[in-house]
Amino acid sequence: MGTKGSANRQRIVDAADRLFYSRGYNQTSFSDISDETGIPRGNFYYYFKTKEEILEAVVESRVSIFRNMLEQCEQKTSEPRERLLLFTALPLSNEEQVIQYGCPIGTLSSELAKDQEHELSRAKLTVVFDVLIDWCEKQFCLLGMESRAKKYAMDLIARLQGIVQVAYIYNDSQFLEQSTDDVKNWIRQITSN
Amino acid sequence: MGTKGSANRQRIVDAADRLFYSRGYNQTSFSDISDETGIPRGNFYYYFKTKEEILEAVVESRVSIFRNMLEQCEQKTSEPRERLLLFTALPLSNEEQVIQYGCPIGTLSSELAKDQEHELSRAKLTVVFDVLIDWCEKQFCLLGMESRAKKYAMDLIARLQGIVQVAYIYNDSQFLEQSTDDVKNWIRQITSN
DNA sequence: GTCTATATACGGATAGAC
DNA sequence: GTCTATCCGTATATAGAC
Repeated sequence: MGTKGSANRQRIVDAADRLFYSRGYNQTSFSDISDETGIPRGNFYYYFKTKEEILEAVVESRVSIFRNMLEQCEQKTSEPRERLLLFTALPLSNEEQVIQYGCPIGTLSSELAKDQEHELSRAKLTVVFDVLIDWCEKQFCLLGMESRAKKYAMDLIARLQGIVQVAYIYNDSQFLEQSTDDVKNWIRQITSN
Repeated sequence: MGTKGSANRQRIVDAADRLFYSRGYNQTSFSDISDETGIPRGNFYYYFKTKEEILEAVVESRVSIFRNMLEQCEQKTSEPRERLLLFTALPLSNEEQVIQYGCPIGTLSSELAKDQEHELSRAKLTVVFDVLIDWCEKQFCLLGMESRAKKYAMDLIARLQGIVQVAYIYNDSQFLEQSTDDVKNWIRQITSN
C-alpha cells in the first residue's frame, strides 16, 4: 500500500541492509542478496535500476530506523538531559552487532566516502548523521545551551563514534560499556550548570 | 640490501599504500597499481604471491611510519605530557589527507574487519593501534598514572578516532582543529594532579 | 627479472520467455 | 510480476616467452 509497496521489494532492502552492514556495500554482490532472499538475481532489476538504487533504499530505511529510535527516547522522558543519556546508551542496545560490525552509519559512510563515483550516496549518508546531530542539538538547546549546542552535539557524536570504532576493532565490549558511562558522566557534567 | 630489497617492490608497496588509503583495499585493483607505477600487472606476482601479501607489506610500512612519528615525538621533548600533546596534534600534520580520506589506520581496519576471509590481516591491523596505545600508555605511566594509564590511552585513541571520523565525513577541518584543542585541554586536565 | 598473453571466475546489468 | 539465460567488463592469478 505504501509508496514503496511490494513485499519482495522490502525483502530485498532488508537483506541488503543486513549484508551491507555485515560485509560492506562493495563486498555484497547481487548473488549474496539472491542467496539470502531466494529471489533470483535478474529479478532485482524489476524493482531497482542499479545497485546504487538499492543502496539509496537501504539508507532511507536506516534513516527511519534511527528516527524511530530518537522518537522512543523522546517518549520515554521529556527531560532533555535524560533523553541525551538514553541516546548515549543506544549503542549498548545492539551491543553484539556493534562489536562485530561497527556502527551501521559510520562504517558505511566511511566506505562510501572512498568512492568518488558515489558522491550522491555519500551526501545521503551524512543525512543520517545530520538527523542525529540535529536531535542532540535540539536537546542541548532545550537545556538553555544554545550557544554551544551544535558543538556539543558534534562532540557527542564524535565521542560515540570513536568509542564504537575502538570497541569494534578490538572486539571489546567492556570498553564500550565503560566508555559509554564516561560519556554519560560528561553529559551530566556539562549540563549541571 | 634490506630484507625486502628491490626498488620495484618498494614502488609497488608505496603506490598500493596510497591507493589503499584513497580508494580502499577492495576498490584498488592491480591495474590501478600498475597504472600508478608503470609496472605491468603480471609482474607483481614476482614479488607477491597474492593481493593479500601486498596488503601485509603495506601494513608493515604503515607500522614503521607510525613508529617514526612516535620517535619524533619522543625526540622533540622528554616531557611525557608534552609528548602526548604532540601526539594529539598528529592528525593536523596531515590535515588535508585526513579530511579527504579519513584515518589511514581506522578506515582500513574498519574495511578489513568486514571481511571474514582476511582475519589474519585484521589481526595485523590492530597491531598498528597496539603500537599507538602502548606508546600513550607508557607516557601516562611515566607521569605516575599507572593505574589508569591503559584506559586513558584507549580513551585518547578513541577520542581522536571519533574526531577524525566526523571531520572526514563532513569534510570539516574546522571541527578537526577545534576538537584537537579540546583533547589537548583534556590531557592537561587529567595530568595536572 | 621483466613483460605479454591468457586462464578463470565473478561482478553488474540486459533480453526475453513465461 | 517472475524467472532463466546470457552479455560484457573487470578482477585475481598463471604460463611462459624473452
